[in-house]
Amino acid sequence: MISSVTRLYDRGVSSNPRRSPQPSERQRDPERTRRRILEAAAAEFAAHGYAGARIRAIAARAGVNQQLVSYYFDGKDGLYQAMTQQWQQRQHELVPPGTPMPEQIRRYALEVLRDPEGVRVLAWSGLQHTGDGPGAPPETFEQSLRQLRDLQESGRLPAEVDPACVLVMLMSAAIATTTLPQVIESVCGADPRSAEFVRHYADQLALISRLIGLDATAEDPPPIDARR
Amino acid sequence: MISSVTRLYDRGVSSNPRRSPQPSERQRDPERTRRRILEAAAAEFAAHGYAGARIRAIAARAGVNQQLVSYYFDGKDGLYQAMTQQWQQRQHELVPPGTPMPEQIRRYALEVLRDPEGVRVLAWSGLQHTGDGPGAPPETFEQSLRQLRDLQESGRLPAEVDPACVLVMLMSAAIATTTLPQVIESVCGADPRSAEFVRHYADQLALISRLIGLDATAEDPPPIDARR
DNA sequence: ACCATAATCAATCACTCGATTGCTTCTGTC
DNA sequence: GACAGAAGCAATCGAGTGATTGATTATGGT
Repeated sequence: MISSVTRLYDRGVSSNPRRSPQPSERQRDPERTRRRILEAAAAEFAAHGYAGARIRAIAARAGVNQQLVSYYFDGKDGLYQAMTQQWQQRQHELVPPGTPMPEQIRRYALEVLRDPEGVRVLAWSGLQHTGDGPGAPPETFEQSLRQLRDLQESGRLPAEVDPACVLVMLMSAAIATTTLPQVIESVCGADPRSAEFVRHYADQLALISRLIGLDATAEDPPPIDARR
Repeated sequence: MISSVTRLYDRGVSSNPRRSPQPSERQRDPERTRRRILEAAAAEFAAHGYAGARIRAIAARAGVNQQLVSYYFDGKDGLYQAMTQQWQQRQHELVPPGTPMPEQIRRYALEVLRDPEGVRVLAWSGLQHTGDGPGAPPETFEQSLRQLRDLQESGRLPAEVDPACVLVMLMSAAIATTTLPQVIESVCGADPRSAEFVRHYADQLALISRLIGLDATAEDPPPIDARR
């Protein structure tokens, strides 16, 4: 908590002129070390949350000295922030624009197979959320929200429905295999981590969203003529 | 972890013959102490999860000596188990049988107003879930699941829908105000903790479940005649 | 070759954690 | 009132916790 280590935190990609031809064989490689620590941090924080994560475990998993965590990220807190920040950047290129909502939601539910740690971090951050943090970047879901609003305007969605709430429901339902594994085991009698169940669940989620009336993109011709 | 303190764990409601007429004024009241510790534990574990909870904080909140936690519950782990066990017992009388699904789901979403700590404990337990624990007691959702199956048999729900998955989706969506507050802040621009938004969200959830076709109980006459 | 510095490490720091110990005080029974 | 046992408490213990220190080694520029 005492911020006495302030040096060297603004490193990023330093302007290195003429880097060595074989950086993979170097004994010392700051970028590689940073990356390894970040990867280990993602695994550890995803598995145990912030309070349950151990710096020693992260360093051991990364194969580096424990002190390097403070050296590169200014302690546990800085490492956590750097990890979440990096993860949020990756999330931006998740679904291509114009994807129909049921398929979009299906991919969200399948994301746990591609990046289970990322989904778990999202879930942890929700429970750890205090209200003053940055939360999720607004532009992440802006496109999906706009799409739902368009669907409503075209008459596919009843006027009394709040598109923002629908998006939240679908997002929450999409990560249920991560947030409610114990309920899934009990209700479905299946392994919520297995790829088989995750795919089945994603298909079901797409099916349900089609039942609500979320099929077709806004670009498609509306089912009936615009009412006015 | 070392289970050397094994005495006194099986107290429960001891068979006290002729208890004092005014136990509320006694300086020593084991039942009251036990209850206070359990209440404080629920608050602490709900706020910070197991790893983030502090025995000192629980004892301070309960207004008792820290050692009494080990005395009554055999340490942090025993206290956590006793707390979750007590909470699960309370959950059994949540919704009266025969309640239509949309209303049932609406009440689940509103539960966060009645017992926010309980919902948070459920959410924490999901992320902490390792797969070997007891999970949720099966009979908790059995009634709702049966109701969904009946709806499907009566033709209100398409045959390709998996009722168990639908129940999981609805459960997960119902606790979104607890699990994804940061997303709600971003997408809805509202305070996910406020009673106003929670009620709005619960109404929306009931609305959506009606859109899927979950209105009416199984006891109601089916909309069309049974197909066979 | 030399040097300044970035990168890495071992050692250990101050502190917090949950648990334990040994004692004191209250309570019900006779 | 005396006694036995339950209930409660202060003190402290050992095992971690994250952070810090100070030295060592590799690296790139000149």
